[in-house]
Amino acid sequence: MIGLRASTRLSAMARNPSDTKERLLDAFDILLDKQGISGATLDAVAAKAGVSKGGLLYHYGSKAELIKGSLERLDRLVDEDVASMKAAGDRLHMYYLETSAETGTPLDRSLIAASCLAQENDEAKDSLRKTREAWFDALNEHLGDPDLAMTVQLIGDGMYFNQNFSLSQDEALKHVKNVLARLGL
Amino acid sequence: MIGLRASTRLSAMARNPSDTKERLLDAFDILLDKQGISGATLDAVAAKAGVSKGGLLYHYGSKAELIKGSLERLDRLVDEDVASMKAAGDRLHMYYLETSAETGTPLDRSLIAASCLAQENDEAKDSLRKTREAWFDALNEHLGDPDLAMTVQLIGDGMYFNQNFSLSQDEALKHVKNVLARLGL
DNA sequence: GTCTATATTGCGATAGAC
DNA sequence: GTCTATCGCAATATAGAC
Repeated sequence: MIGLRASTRLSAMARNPSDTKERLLDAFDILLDKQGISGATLDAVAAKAGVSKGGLLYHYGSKAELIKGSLERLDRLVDEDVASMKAAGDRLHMYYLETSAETGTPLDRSLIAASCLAQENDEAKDSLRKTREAWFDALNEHLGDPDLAMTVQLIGDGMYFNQNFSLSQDEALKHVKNVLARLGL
Repeated sequence: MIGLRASTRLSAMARNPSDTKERLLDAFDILLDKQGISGATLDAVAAKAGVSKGGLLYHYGSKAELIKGSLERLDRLVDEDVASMKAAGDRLHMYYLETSAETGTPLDRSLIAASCLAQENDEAKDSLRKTREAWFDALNEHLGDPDLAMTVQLIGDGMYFNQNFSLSQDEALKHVKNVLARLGL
């Protein structure tokens, strides 16, 4: 058992929920999503991950380091997402909008956590800015039309933003697809 | 002077920056916008409004009451905004998108403050939900097409959401207008 | 690697003077 | 209506045992 974990490569460890550091990031992101910044205290994060506060602080020496860990994981997940978009070929923009409406995925949780942090953390703002740029570039390269690319991205942003406030995102997606059809998309 | 303020009607007082309660709400909203929830402490709000913490707590007996005051003001501003939309006649949807890109207005500040609070306050979430419903109803009644109404609203939401992350909103608005033209709007 | 203290700071809220 | 002083509490972070 110990030998197995010792030989596990980093790329695999990054997704292993039995890894304490990863479990701490999961707990942090989930608490940010569900209870906001003031709910994501070190005590609460540690408890949710099943360790003590001291245990948490062994892995992440400060709250700033915990935030940094969360944002670095977001960067990795976005890289993977852009690769998935490109793998969708002709349907790249549809894949983008459909996954904008998706909830509960690791990327979604990471994104909500980051936009929560962005409220008072400039590094989180930077991460989100870079994420947006990567998505726009992929959309623009695919559609060959900055007007369409930006409009599709804004619609996706709107769907993401309104997860908390609107009716089902499936409903919203249906309306949007009807309009995109009129644009030949 | 005292006689003047004593005879001031409520509707006027609500906008009078020399009124302490209104100044406190301004300070609260601005601090929420610029520094997030944890920056909008009672001490900071009081200082920005030019009173002491005790002075603040005379007008708003708790932080919960301060939040309530901010959300109630948002409701009033949204009512006025919907009236302005309807006054725009044929250009209702354009007015909506153009003002979605606007920053620095009282409504804009109130909205950002509420979406900041919504992160961990259910009443703020409700206020934003009601706001969205009022806007959708106005758009849908004007356009006579739920698909278009929802798409326009999502684009507006996206523009609002991305104030912090994207290039100028004027640029975004230009792209969007090009696409709307293709839809006969 | 994980735990239990404990030090320290900063916030919300109360009390009472002016 | 506004102020200062103070209490109580919760959050970050440290120290040191196991």
